[in-house]
Order: sequence, then structure tokens, then C-alpha cells
Amino acid sequence: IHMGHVRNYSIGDVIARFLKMRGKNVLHPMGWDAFGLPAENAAIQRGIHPSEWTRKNIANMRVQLKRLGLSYDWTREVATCSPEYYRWNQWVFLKFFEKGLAYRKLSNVNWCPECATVLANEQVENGVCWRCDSIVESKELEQWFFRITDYAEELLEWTHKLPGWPEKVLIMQRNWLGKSVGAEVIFNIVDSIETIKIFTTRPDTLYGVTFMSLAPEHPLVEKIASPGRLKEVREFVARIKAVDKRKREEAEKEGVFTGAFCVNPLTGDKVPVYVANFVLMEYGTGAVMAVPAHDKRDFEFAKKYSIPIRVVINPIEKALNPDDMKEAYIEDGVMAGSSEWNGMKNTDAFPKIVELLEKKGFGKRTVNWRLRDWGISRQRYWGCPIPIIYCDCCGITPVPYEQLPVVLPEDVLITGKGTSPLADASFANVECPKCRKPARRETDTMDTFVDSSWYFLRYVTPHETSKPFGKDEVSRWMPVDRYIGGIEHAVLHLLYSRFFTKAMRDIGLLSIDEPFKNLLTQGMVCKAFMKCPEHGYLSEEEVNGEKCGECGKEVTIGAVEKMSKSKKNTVDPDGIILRYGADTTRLFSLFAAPPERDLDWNIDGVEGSYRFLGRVWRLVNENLDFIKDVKPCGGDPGLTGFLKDVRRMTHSTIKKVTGDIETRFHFNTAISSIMELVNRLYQWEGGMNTDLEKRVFRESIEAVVLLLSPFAPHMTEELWESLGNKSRLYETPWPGFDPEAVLTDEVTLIVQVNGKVRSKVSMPAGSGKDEVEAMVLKDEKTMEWTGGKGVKKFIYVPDKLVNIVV
RNA sequence: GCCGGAGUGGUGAAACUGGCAGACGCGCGGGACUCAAAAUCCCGUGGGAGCAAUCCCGUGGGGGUUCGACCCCCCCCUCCGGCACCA
Repeated sequence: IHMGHVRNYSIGDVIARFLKMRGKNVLHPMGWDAFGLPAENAAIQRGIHPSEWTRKNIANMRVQLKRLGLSYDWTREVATCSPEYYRWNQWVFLKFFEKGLAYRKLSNVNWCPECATVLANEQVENGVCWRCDSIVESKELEQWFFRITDYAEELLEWTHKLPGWPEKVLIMQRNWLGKSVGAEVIFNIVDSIETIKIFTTRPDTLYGVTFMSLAPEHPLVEKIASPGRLKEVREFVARIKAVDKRKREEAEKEGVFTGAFCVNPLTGDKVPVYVANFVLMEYGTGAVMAVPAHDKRDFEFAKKYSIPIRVVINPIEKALNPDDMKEAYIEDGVMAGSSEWNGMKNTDAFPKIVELLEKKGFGKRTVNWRLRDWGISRQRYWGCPIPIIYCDCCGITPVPYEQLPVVLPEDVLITGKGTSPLADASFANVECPKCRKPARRETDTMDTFVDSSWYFLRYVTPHETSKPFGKDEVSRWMPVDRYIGGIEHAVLHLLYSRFFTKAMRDIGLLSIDEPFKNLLTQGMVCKAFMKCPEHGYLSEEEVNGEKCGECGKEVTIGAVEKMSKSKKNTVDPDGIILRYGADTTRLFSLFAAPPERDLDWNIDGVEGSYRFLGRVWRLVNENLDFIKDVKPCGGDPGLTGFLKDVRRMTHSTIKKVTGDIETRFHFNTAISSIMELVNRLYQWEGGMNTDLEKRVFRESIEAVVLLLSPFAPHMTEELWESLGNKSRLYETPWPGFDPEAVLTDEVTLIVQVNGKVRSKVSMPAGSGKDEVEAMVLKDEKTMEWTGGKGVKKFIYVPDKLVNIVV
């Protein structure tokens, strides 16, 4: 495990332990998302079988997690690579297939040559593979897809109904879904039976179309190019296709005239058809109507090739002159040069023009999404087999439910190169379940994101053998009340899981709409990296003082960044646990920053958390003789002075810590207020002689131990026992605060004159404005600033502050 | 380019609803204990002026609203994250 895990699971464990002490029935499970490329690659590299590699890692990580004292219910442990689990993956796949939610199609897919597999759109970042950074290629393959686009509208709608999610994640999902409302428009081609279909979000600019542009990959390019221009067009297309996709974005806009013209359906104007490098085949229809006056890219292109610019929308204040325009006018405005629509606001003309197109049969209102269907086929070994059989007679045939699971065979040659390893295995040859003739199994495996899209449901009934999960139990527990994870899941796992939940609901497996009610995205654990000019990145062990341990050269300290093995700025949790203990490790990971913020790893800070726990340990043990056999003070009307003050602080700390954990998850401030209470107890005044003194001290000590227990469960359990308590600490109710004890009789009022703090006065709590005014105006220090000047205004914030305006 | 988020001491960070800016921790300075060290305990610690009481300045920069702004509004700068020839 790495420090990010420690932080993530510490957060979860504090919440789980806290809620358990608050009397809740808490389901706090752990499992292993164990299939996948990284595991397969690592195993190949080490020359061992992925299943062995995975088993060893799970065993190792389980030990590490137990060492941290995480309160998981290990009886519910699941691993996605076990047949008992993935059997239900296959079951769900078949249900999706029955409903038409899983389908097979030939398509251009993202292909990573290094990983030798297809990637989902979500797994391509900036044109490179999210795992190995190779440039992703486009390949035409038969693939299985999940129809996530069927749920695009609902997925979008619910981003507005998840108040327990961070706004940032919801916005990222909305962007990813990418809804665009516009119109599809058909342009006839002159002297051809072919037509060009385009998508536009600006049908209001239709009268300003002065050319048409097609993507280089567009199938019409070959068909409509005039014989005289075909050679040049082909050369251009070949040249653009050769440019890798990342570079295309930065490239200057360019294109080539096809020799063909198309007809504007509303104006009848003939406009030239170009092939252009900036048109994407993947979005919309791969063809764009070009309106240079009102689109940035079209403007640039038109300027370059001297194509006319027609203004059809003017800003309210003035009419645009195409010859003077320096850039496209993309704002709203007033229609011009658009026959009957002239003078109208463009936003009003928008629907009317779409209506006209519909009437004439040249188009319709449409919604376009950025979201594509989810390609789930992977040409790799270490994954869940897709339960499908291909038969020459019967075609695509699902494996019958009673034959599940389709077990992933172990005796397979795994090279990580070429085609699916399963294709060569005896695994592939099978009898068709329908006609009994020889047939072939699907040899691709599923994307691992399928495995993790519903695992949380499995925790509810992890040993169920007749169905993926018990429906009643799921309705009782789900949705997940607290989900904690990194922001990197914002558009992958978190979107897929939402889709799965909705799809499973529609199949009748579930009755919830969303999987996760509240989401906490925790920040990354970061550390400064170190670099030697000669030997590159160095780990802490490789640095000697500030010099490279190898060559003795001065080491440069780099920026504080996410811990990563490649930058060698990682910290091994095991080492920290060994040296400082699990409680310190947990405490520091929560104390240094609030959970959603990035955490700077700092060993001095760890030292501080360790010292604090030592302080608590000594505070209890050194006073044990005094308080061992007394009962905690439960509210005594006779309390005065210091004792009363300690009790007040104890109860306000209980109040504060409870609130911080329960509503804000700000564990850093919760811990700091426990520290304040401990500091106060170290300043104990008087003695430990009377029964009352002992009882007040005991009450405070018990509060400290209880409040600290979710953070540092091991040490506090020991202390709890030392105090003579019979209950196990983790089963002891969370302390409540006494509202009476929290009240103060005297408050210190801040006195401001003209907004500046000039004095402080002590007043009985709950004093009225008149008494306060009378008192404050007599205060000596205040009079130095108000003396002789007339009081214009007297502001009183009860029990807090007054501001005198003179 | 578009959409988010952030900017506070030497440092990690507090300030929850517009009300004492810097809680708590680290570091640093001083003291106690000790033959000595470590550990521990106590005191101090935003900047400037002053013997001091005290005063002035201070939350990226500039303006505004307000009795009062780290917090709300407008403009700008910097950093981080996401998306991106999205038609």
C-alpha cells in the first residue's frame, strides 16, 4: 500500500468508528479490484502468472491494512478476480445483452500498441494511453459496447440532484457528457445523389454559410471529389491522417477544395466543399457547415483561402463589415442578411429556423453528446471472460446462465503481445449451446471498470450464490452513504457506476437511482522530489545530506508533487508504522490537512503527532493513581473557578469534535481541539486531592480517550482499559456534551471604535444592548478613543462584540 | 480558448453565518531538569517603532459595498486541476 491508501482508509475508518460509537449499524467493507492490465504487465515482467502475482499482493496488502487497525468487516471481503465474483459480472453482461444494452459493432477504436489492447475513450488522455503513455492509434475492430449513451440524459439530469457530491466532480461529469442542443441539417450536393449531413449548435447562422468542410476520414470525400482534384485531395487526406492526433490540435488550419459544391437548403446558394484538418470524424457527423463570420475556426480558414465572409448576426450597437473584421463575432445579436428573420434576436430566430428546416424536410432539432458508448472488449488475458459464443449457424449466442461462470483458464501463454491470449487456448473451442455444432468462444475479456461498476452492491451479500446480490438487503443498505476516493475517478469509475446502477434498476435488480449518496474526494499525498544532475531522481535513501550518495553532486530539491515511483518521492507506510506505530501514522495523515486538500508529507509533522500521543499517554498514566477508582463528574452545581472552566472546555471540545467529524469531516480541527484540551489538562491548577477534583479530571480524561479513539484506536483502547473500564472502547457510546456545562456566565466583549479593536470588557453573558452600552461607554480605554466625540452609532453583536462609530 | 478551485507567518494550516486574523502542529529562541546528552516540562515567537504602556502596518494586487471584509461585488496577477479545433 502507499500513503494515498493510508489516508483514504484512515478517513473511512474514523467515520466508521465514529458512527459505530454513535449507535449506527455500519457496513465497512474492503475488497480487491484485482483484474487488469497493470497486474498482468507486472506479472509478465516478473515471469510469474498474473493470478499468483495478484494473490500475493492481496495477501500482502491485507496484512498491511490490518496493521493499520482498520475496522473492516473482513467476512465481506471480495476479489473481482475470483470466479465467485466475476460469475456475476458475466451474469449482468448477459442481462445487458438481453436488453440490448450490450451490443457488438465494428468500429474505429482506440488501440494502444504498447499494451496491445483497445482502450475506452475515458482511458485516453491527450491522445496517449493512460497507463503507458504510448500514442494511441485508431483501429477498426469488432467490439462489445455498453449503451451508456442511452442514459446520457438521465446521467446529466442527476448531476443536479446529488447535493452530497462535490460540485467539481459534477461539473467534470457534465463536461464529459457534453450535451449540445442544435440541429441536423442536410445539404444536397450539386450534380450528385449524395447529401451531406451536418450537426450545428448555431442554426441561426445558416444564412451565413459560405463553405462546407469535411473531416479527412469522411466517407464522402472519395465519392464527391471531382476527378481533376482527386489526386490533390487524396494527398492531403493521407498527409493529415499521418499526423498524430495530439499534433493536429496545434496545427494551423488548412484544407483542400474537393471540386464539389453543395446547396444551402434555405438560400439555395451553392458553396464549395472542402476537406479540413480541424474537422473531427468522431464528433457530430464529421461534417461542418462553415460560417466564417460567426465561428472562430471557420473565420481563420476563410481568411487563409480567401473565402467570402457573410455577416448574419450584428451586435446591437452597430452593423459589422466583413472586410474590417479581425475575428469572428460569436456573441448573440440581431439577425441580418437572413431574409424574413432580419431584425429578430438570433436566439428567437434559432427555433423558428429549425422549424422551417423540419417543414422543408432538410433537417431537425437534435441533441449531440460528447459521450460515446463504452467499449468494454480488451484483447488481454487478466480479466473477466465475455460469456458469448460465436456459431456459424446461430451467430452471436449467449452462454446459458446455468453454465456460468466462464472460468478464465490458468494454463495460457501470456506474452502481452499480439492478439488475445485466450484465442490460442483450448478454451476457445466450444460446442454451440443451441445447435451443438463446433463453435468459438469470445476470447476478449472485459474492461476492469466493469468489475468495479457494481462491486459495492456485492458487499451487501458477498456470499450469495444464486444471484449477484440480495435485492432486499440492497434496498436496506444502498445507496452507499459515504464514498471516499480520489478525484481521478471523477469521470471513469464514478460515471460507469452511475450508469450500471440505472441500467440494473431498469432490469429490475435494484430500486435506487444513484449508487453513492455522499462523495468525499480526498486530495493526493505529495512530497518534494530530489534530483541529481547526474543520476536523475533520487529517493531519500540515495541522498546523503544534500549530496547525491552516488556521485556527491549537489542535489536539487524539486516541487512538492504527488508521490510517484518514477519520481522516487514516495514514502513507505510500513517503515513509518514500524517506527512510529499505526496510530501516529493515521493521526498524522488526518491532522496535517483537511481531507479534500492535498497533503504535504513532512516527517517533522509525523514526529509532532507522535509527541502528542505520548503526551496523552503520560497524562493518563501519570495520574492513574488519583483517578482509577473514581467516577467521572456528571455535572455538579457546586463547581467553580478552574474546575468549572475545565469542565466547560471538556464539553465544548466534545461538541466541537463531534461536529467536525459528523458534518464537516475536518479531522484536522477536531484533532487540534483535542490537543487544546490536553494542553489545558497539563496546566492543571490546584491539586488532585478532593473527590471533586479527581472526578472532574477523570471526566476530562475519559473524554480525551473517547474523542481520540477513532483516530488512534490502539493506544486509546489500552488507556481505556488502564482506567479500569470494563467495556471495549470501540463498543462504548460516543460521549454527548452537557449543554449546561458549555454555557459561560461571563463573556469578554470586543470593543471596536470605528471598526478597530480598542478595548475588551467583561460582561455577564446575555446582557442587553442598553446595559452593554452604558458599561462600555464608561470603559476607560474606550473613552480614550471616544472621548469628546459624539457617538453616531452603537452596534452590538450579543456576547461577542460592540462597534462604536464616532 | 472554455469551465472549476486556490493564493493567509519561516512552515503545514485555523478563523464554520461578514464580527479579536494566524487556533493547533512544525520550526526557531529562551529557561527548567541532567555530570552531560536524549527525552520531557515551562515561557516566547506575523512585520515595524518604543525601556515600556502602547501605536502603526498586515490575508496575491487595485477598486467597491459595509459600522465592520481572509469572507460579498468588480477588475487584474500568479499557481493548480479538468475539458478542448466539440461545429
